Amino acid sequence: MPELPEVEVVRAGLAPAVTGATVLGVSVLDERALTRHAGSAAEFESALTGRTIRSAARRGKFLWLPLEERGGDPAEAVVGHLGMSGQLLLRPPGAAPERHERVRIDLAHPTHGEISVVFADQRTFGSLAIDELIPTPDAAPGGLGAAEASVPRQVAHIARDPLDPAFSDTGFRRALARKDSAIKRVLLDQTVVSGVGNIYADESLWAARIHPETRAGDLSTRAVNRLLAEVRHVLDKALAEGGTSFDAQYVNVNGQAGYFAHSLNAYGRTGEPCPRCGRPIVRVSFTNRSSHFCPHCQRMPRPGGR
DNA sequence: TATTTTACCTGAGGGC
DNA sequence: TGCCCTCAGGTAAAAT
Repeated sequence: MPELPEVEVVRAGLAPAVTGATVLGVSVLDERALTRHAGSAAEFESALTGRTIRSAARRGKFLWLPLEERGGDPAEAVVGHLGMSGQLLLRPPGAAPERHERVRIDLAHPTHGEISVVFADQRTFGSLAIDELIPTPDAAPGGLGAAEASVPRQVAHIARDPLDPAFSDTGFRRALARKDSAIKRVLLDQTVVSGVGNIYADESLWAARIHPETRAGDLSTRAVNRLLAEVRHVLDKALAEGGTSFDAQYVNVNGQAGYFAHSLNAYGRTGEPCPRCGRPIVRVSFTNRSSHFCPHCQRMPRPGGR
């Protein structure tokens, strides 16, 4: 399940291969991969063909490839989201079709020669689109890997992620203080903080010893700071280990799995001993999905307390 | 307005 | 062997 570290691994893998490359051709095999694209598949193919890619950028779980514009900054980008099972793979030209291949983009790189970017996606929650780039309100680069202070229109409502140098810790604290919802829900709200999904939300809350159902607005400043530090720590560590892979659904651009699944403390460890206190990790249902936590280490604040 | 729920989708795995 | 059910979950739209 690609969250920030997984998408960053993909972005970093893509960047050297696509930066400066020109699109030779595009094949859309399944139009469901273009659900976020305004036009038809044919329009997507023709709009992209012949364009040159300037860089590979990312904010949260969205990544985009700004397209060179004659005599100015890029005005458009190819925007990608991996959804739950999307993969972006680098393949030699003419490579056999991948299982669940949806879109193939053939590139010519000035020094590396020809290569194909293959978008494969089992559950079709992921998508590609061509979208307009709009200026960022804070005039900072749109995301990691972005040279320009612009962001695709469909990504503009997404908050910066905690690894973004322009992320505002103060803004995050203010946003939490205003929230009535459970902290877990707020962590998953991409308009508050981006890049955190179910796995890293559970891991960060476990590390910060915060019960997932704690009302966000009830958290002390100290607790919020601890949580933010743990979010960053968990994301950094997962990134260093190449991301979390449970199955074949998440892989880097070369099709290789990540190792962070071996480092999980709470997520998916139902019934296993908490690495901190030894008591069993529990799993509770949470809006169509699951929360994993240690009921001993992660206590709900006492009613009326604080 | 703010928050919560639902639809989207496919494959793996369990129960019978 | 095969059928049915549940689960995985990010996002956006719909509902409350």
